[in-house]
Amino acid sequence: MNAPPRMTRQRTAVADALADLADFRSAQQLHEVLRSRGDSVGLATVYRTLQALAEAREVDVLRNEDGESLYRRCARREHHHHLVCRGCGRTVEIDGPTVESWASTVGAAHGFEDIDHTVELWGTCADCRS
Amino acid sequence: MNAPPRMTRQRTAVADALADLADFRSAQQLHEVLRSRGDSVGLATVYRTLQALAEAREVDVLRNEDGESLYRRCARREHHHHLVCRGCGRTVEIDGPTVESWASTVGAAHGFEDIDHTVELWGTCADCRS
DNA sequence: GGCTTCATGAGAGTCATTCTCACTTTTGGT
DNA sequence: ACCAAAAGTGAGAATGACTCTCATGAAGCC
Ligand SMILES: [Mn+2]
Ligand SMILES: [Mn+2]
Ligand SMILES: [Zn+2]
Ligand SMILES: [Zn+2]
Repeated sequence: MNAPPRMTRQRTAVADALADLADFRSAQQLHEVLRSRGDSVGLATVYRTLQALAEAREVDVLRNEDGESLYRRCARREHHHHLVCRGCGRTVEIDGPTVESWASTVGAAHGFEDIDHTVELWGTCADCRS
Repeated sequence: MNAPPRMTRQRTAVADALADLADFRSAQQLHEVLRSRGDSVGLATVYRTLQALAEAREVDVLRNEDGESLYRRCARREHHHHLVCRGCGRTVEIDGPTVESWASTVGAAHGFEDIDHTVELWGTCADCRS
């Protein structure tokens, strides 16, 4: 059995920052947010903590168009997708009920197993347009 | 007006390799394939050529789960999606007619513009399972 | 052939992410 | 509260995909 993660100042700081932020942010951005708040946390620890949270499904991860990982504490823990602003990271959680079934059906139809799907929408939000 | 790209030994070699390969491959893998064929091409040139081909929509690009770019000369030039084997890169081109309209509708409904979507399916093919 | 312009590639540079490892902190007894 | 074992931390080094630089080579054109 895996022991639960220990409660440390750093882990708490990262979790708090994520709770306050509404949009997807990179590890580096989180690190900067923490620094400016005064809850400075080592960059390596920020990366480790985010990975642990992602592993535990407490945050969602996605890759932006440059391949960087972005993290966000979503309102829902159930499976869902996102509509993300390329400019500011503003995020809307969305559902794609038909997409779900379509994905597994298509996968199985071609003899593939352990089907997983990536479905993300990118756009420019109203603010980033004005 | 942009002059058409010049026909060089390197560009031809990359295009030929892509024509022979059926699955998604990384720039580094392509570079190795070319080397073993004897049509050695500089790594920087492989990257440049692949980007140019992608820009011209002659090859499709997608990011694997590690964030690396994978390239493939697809049979169709029209917009489509892929079902890719995590193990060997084996690829099946797929369509998602309902996904297309769903994506733009959802995006617009939230006031986003220039909507783009990422839809890829990952799985394990029969060969990689045995 | 001669020329202009683009293409090439070896090597250096960039940058997000990961690793190392000596040191600190938490946790679970006692 | 005290202690030892185990996990967590972070500064800096390392990694690795990708990009840049720039001197040299090759296409396209007359
Ligand atoms: Mn889904
Ligand atoms: Mn589509
Ligand atoms: Zn925005
Ligand atoms: Zn396979």
